[in-house]
Amino acid sequence: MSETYDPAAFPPLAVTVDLVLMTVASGDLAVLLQRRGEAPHKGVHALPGGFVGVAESLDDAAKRILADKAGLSDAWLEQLYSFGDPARDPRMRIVTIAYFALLPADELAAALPGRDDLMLAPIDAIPKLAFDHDAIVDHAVTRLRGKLDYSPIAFALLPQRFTLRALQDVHEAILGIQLNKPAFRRRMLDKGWIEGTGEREAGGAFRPAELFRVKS
Amino acid sequence: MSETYDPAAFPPLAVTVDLVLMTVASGDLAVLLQRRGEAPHKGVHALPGGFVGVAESLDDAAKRILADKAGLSDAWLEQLYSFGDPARDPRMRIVTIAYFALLPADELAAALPGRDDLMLAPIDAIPKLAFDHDAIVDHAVTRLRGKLDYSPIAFALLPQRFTLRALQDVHEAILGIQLNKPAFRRRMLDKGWIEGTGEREAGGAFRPAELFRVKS
DNA sequence: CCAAAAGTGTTGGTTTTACACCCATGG
DNA sequence: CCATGGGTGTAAAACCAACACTTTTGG
Repeated sequence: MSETYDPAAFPPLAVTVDLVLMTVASGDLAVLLQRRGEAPHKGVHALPGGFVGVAESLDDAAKRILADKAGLSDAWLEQLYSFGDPARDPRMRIVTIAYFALLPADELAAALPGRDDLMLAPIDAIPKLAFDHDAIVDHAVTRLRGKLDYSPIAFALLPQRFTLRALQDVHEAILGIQLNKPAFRRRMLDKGWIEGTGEREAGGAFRPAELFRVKS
Repeated sequence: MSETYDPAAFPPLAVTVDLVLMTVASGDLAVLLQRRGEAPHKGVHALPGGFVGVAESLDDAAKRILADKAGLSDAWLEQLYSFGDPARDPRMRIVTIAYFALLPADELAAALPGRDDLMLAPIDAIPKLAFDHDAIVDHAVTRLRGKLDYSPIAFALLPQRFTLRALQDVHEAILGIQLNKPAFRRRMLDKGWIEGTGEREAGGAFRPAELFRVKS
């Protein structure tokens, strides 16, 4: 920090925020991609992102980009990692702060109609992405899997009221493995994150499951 | 990513790397601080840091800054978190990518003589720091504690050959609690990270402990 | 009363913790 | 042969996973 602070002395360098917006839809963990409308990588899928404003914090930039795509909402949003390889963008030096966001499938689905550029890709069938976005998605999936059982992160993928079965489905989709029902049930209840509402699931055939909610 | 890429269009914005270099010295987890030689916060302690070069990756910048302070070495180095509040630096907009580094106490001690600006502060007695560096240090300590038992991170604080007692001392200093000896011993051996060398500690009174090393 | 899924009790195995003990060395 | 810390055996406790069973609903 011994350098001077003459603004003109700084080489052109930009900071962006890229968003790994994930959801669990029809049993699969999926990520939101946006087809690029211009060079480089025109027509190739990439993560949604944008420049950080001069008077905007990194978190605020991530929230703004999320709102652009999915109509704000109260998504889970957390900083993931920063990528700054000098060659990651062919045009100029761009450092990107990657964020990852989680949204229930229905809320995300509501934002998709009329947006031909947006697409939801299952994690096992992601096309080749622009820039280093493949690596960013890998980081996000690893982080999500790693935090799943010590953090109440999965609830961000469910509606406010949910059954334990639905919670287990989300966990299984994220981890890609089957889980034991009684063990899962007890683990979740023991963690103290959720409480029963006394209400029951409606509309199903067979015995209705109790609806739970996250404790406040 | 729909903006243009005219370099002149970018507001002055800088990217720095700040380093939380930690070690365990005489039973305490400590962090390396540098007294600032100029405004703002002149004379106040801050984390060592520097600007990211135009053709330099973030990791390379962190390595360079580490080498400036501690004579490169093979320290553990990992990206921590990025801080970009618009008001975090009064002079201009600076986004910083924080890294944390671990070094054995003796290697770090070798770099201190003759550097009046550098100081090693125990984690429980850190002076008020410049900018938002307090928050950065908090992040680093939390990360270190969290990773301690699922990652071979503690070995970066020990010499190549070490006793199990020394390893336990490092864990206790980081966590700030006492650990049970037999349980700790077995946990460490079960993880499969280390192996005995057959050699014994020299110079001590009483029974000499076996020296272990990290498996390759 | 049957099918299907919700929810629970019980068992058995694994892991972790704590305590006590034995071992090795220098003085 | 004593003091001290290194190292290990054992038993109690806690934890976890699997299975089987009971419960509840719609048809």
